Amino acid sequence: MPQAKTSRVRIQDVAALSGLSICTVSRALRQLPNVSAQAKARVGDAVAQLGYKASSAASRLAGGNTGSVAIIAPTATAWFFARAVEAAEEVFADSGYDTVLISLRNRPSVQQKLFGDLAGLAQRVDGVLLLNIGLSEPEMAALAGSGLALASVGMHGVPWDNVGIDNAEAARAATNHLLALGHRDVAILAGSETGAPSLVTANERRRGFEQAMAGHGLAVDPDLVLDAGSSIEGGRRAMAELAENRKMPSAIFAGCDETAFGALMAMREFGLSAPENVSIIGIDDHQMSWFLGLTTMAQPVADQGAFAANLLIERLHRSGLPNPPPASPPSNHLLDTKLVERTSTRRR
Amino acid sequence: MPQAKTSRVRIQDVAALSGLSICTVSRALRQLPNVSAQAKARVGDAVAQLGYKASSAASRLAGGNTGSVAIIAPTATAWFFARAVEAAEEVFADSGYDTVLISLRNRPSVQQKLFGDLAGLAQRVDGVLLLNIGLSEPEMAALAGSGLALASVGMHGVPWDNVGIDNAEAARAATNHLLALGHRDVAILAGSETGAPSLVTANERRRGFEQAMAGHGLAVDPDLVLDAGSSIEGGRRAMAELAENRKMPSAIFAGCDETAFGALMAMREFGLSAPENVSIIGIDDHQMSWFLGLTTMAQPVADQGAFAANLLIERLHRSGLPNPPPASPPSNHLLDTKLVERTSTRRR
DNA sequence: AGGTCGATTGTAAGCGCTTACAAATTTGGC
DNA sequence: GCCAAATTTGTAAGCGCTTACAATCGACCT
Repeated sequence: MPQAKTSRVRIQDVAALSGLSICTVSRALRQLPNVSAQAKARVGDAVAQLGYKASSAASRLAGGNTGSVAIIAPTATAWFFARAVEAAEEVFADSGYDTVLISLRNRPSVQQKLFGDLAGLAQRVDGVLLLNIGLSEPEMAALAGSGLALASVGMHGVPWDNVGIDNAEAARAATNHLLALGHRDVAILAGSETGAPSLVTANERRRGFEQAMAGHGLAVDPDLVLDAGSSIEGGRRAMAELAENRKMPSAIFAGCDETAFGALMAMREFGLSAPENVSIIGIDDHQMSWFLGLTTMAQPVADQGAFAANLLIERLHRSGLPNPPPASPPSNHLLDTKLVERTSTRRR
Repeated sequence: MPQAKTSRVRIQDVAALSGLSICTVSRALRQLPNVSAQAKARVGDAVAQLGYKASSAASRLAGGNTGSVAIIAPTATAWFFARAVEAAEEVFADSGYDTVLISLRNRPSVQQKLFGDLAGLAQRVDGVLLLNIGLSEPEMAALAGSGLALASVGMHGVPWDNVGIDNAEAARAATNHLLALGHRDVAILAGSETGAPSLVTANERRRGFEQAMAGHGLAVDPDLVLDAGSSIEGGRRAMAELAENRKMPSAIFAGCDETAFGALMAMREFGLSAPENVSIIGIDDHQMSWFLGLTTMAQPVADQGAFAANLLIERLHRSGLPNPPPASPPSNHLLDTKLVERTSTRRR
């Protein structure tokens, strides 16, 4: 059992016990080259015996690493982000990093403030994991030049490692599912373009929808194209609009499950239901979707978070080396989505 | 605009610009006494002009504060915790603190490891906010003696500030609602005792239920008392047990909304529905509850997180002073719950 | 006017670690 | 076997901040 109380175990104590100099211990601890196997072993023993752990503050101050990384999310409450954050946190914790959570709370002012002092952030963490953050060009450049290790989930065209899904493909598959069931009047309830170059998820999903329709020689009816954002409320409003002022489609492709929830809710208010009156499919496989019987394209959320976290850790380790090898080019990984058929869709 | 790049603005630069010594600047910065108003003003100007921000690492190393606090949650994905975390994070961010997220991932081993090195934690953060953590006596003592500022949400009998709701009262009110609607055969689907002295939420809710029943001169039917944990799956299993092996009650009190969701799900599988066959009420007012028409006792989750965070910040500020005033005794704040009537309950 | 006390400010010694750079040790080639 | 090169280890100077403790500076008494 590591002793705890009595002041602090310092690197000097390890040095004394192992009969080596502080410097050698420091190097051994950080796996730097030019340390004999014997020295490494001695240091290892001493560390175990003393229960030594380096002071992150001291280490940071002296030019080393902070031992923590930040996760930046648009909000921490949404299902997607909560899951991704937890998965990433697990990876970070297992690698010995503290996770600093920064929620933008969907507020541009918070984001502005954060990017206004990136240097400050860089001082407190070694790396940053971005979750679906819409970045302006200057922000992207500032990040890339901040010296921070970077990785992201669900972003595009960014100069760092990214993990996501093929949104167009998922939308195409979802729409094709509807089409294969014989539906022809298909509505789309999805988000609209955000403008941020790094975040085009909604756009890609729209495109996938259009491609699938075109692939079946079908025209997209403008009356059946609604902007529903990606919230429950948005889905509800869009569905109400459809029922009240437009026309009822035979099936609906919802940009994400939460939008579909809202649509289902609105349906109920109009005395409609799925799949009796309309079929509906979403994207996500939200925790509640199986409960509501929503057919959806499942995306691996925790996997995306964990994968991106691992990529970040790798970069961190590489840049921790004395002669940082030439940085490998940013990679972009697309994880698979999968159709999960439930009861909200049926043959026309 | 604060300049950023060119190396770092150090306290020494501020001292030079303001014509004071480093030491005085340091004191002025931390609002310590014995600094003339003039000096304070000069320092203020210089700081603004230079865009100075203290290095948390250096400050920490020298014996100051880390400028960050940890939030420890059983899991980050559950609705309750995600919301509480975000609310707390906002308070911390606004107070200039970084938020380190630590999820126990519902795994005892993670908790053990964390408490095995509290000294390490104490080195990286100034305070800790605990969210519904079940603590053993030794763990509680270790925390209390760690020197960390502490606050919690939903814990009981702890020697630090706590914020929560009156669980017994909420359960009583929920049950009384059912009783007032004329129901007499009321089942309870709730969690069971966890054993951890700091966490007795489920127990208190059971007690409230029993009190309400007794208040109406009703005996609790053992056949209608089920352990459902606090998960969707638990609620589903409990409801299935009720339908298959026990008897159908006229109404159900679910210990939390997620349990109620599971029960509703199971009902559907058995061709039942609420409120047609049984009325059902939960506690929480989960995001999806309005969607499902679940009547529930709403509890202010974000408020609890924010409130507790503020209490922590206060302690932090007080303990930051040179002659820490005698610590005020731990306070316990109970926030109000409110009945939200929806469609899942009706007169018998 | 000399002396004292309290308020303010300055000096300097670290906090625990990293990192040039120098010293010591080993390896290898001829 | 002897010297240069390579490898391993040690020395010492900070990193930017806090904090005793010492030094100043007035105001206030006698």
